[in-house]
Amino acid sequence: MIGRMAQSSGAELALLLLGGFHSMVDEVNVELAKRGHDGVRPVHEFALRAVDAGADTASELGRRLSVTKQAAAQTIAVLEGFGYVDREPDPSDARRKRLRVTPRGHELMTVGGALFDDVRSRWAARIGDDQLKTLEGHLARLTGRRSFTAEDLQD
Amino acid sequence: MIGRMAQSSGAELALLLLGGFHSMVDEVNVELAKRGHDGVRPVHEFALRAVDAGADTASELGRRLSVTKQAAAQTIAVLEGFGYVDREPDPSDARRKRLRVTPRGHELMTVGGALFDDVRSRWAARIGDDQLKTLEGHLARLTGRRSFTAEDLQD
DNA sequence: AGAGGATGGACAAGTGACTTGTCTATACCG
DNA sequence: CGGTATAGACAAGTCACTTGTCCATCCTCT
Repeated sequence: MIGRMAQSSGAELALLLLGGFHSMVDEVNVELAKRGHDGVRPVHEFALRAVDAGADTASELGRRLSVTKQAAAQTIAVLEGFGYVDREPDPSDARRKRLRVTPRGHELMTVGGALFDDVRSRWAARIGDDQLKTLEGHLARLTGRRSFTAEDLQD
Repeated sequence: MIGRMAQSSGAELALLLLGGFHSMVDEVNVELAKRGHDGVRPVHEFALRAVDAGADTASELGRRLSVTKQAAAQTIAVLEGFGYVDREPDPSDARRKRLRVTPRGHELMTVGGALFDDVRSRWAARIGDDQLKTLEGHLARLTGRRSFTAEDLQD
């Protein structure tokens, strides 16, 4: 149906990429809810990973996620409400509130990561692990990410 | 020290897919704005393609885009405001308002499609056309290619 | 030291793309 | 016919953002 409709293989490719993302995320969300992390959304998990990777202030998180610091602050407020992060004043800079991932936050990261990995390995089983790795390598290159050093959320 | 980042290749794959989508869409949007289609968003263009492909009522559009008919109706209102579609009563069913893509709407589809194709061919130039085709094939298979199939149940 | 600018964060309001819920008008089916 | 499904309108709420404004604090430069 897409093919009949799109008349543009470029537009179709875009849809395929978005569809792939949704496909993974929806599945993970369902499982996460079953495991006591109800209400958490993909953006929260990715933000949490960024915090854990060193984005320990709202402004810095905003920069890494390419959103405004206000948007980041709102995400943090949600994360704090769920108990995934906490905030404490920075002794060396009174303007800052330093963010830390709580144990529950680390648990979400672990469980969420495992669920994402699970989807990924089912994909690998379907098209072959080497093929999936090639696909990832191409995407990394095309989107300007370095392939598996995972620097994407930093900077 | 990149070090400790995603810890989940599955989560990274999801990010890669989303990044790929955004990468294409952002580029297309910038060019579209320069060509007199300011304010138009990717969802609008995809919706327009669905209308053109035969989703000629709000309810049907909702089904194809996997959103509620109310959401589809809102998108249509925007599209109508921009002059990309118009609506007329269906003589054979007084409940329906039939949607038609206007000439300006067709122009958007043409220009937008060309811009998406342009991004796609730059990608093909970077990784090879055969590689890109393989990537598309895999994604189509993995996502079940059902973005716009009409069997999404809702009200 | 002290002015001026940059930065971090809070608060307020607005937006866009959705959702649920409710309602009416019309169509189709037994 | 009458019951039910469907198309669409309207209202209100949600969520992840955005702009804009403000203040406290830090940093730099002369």
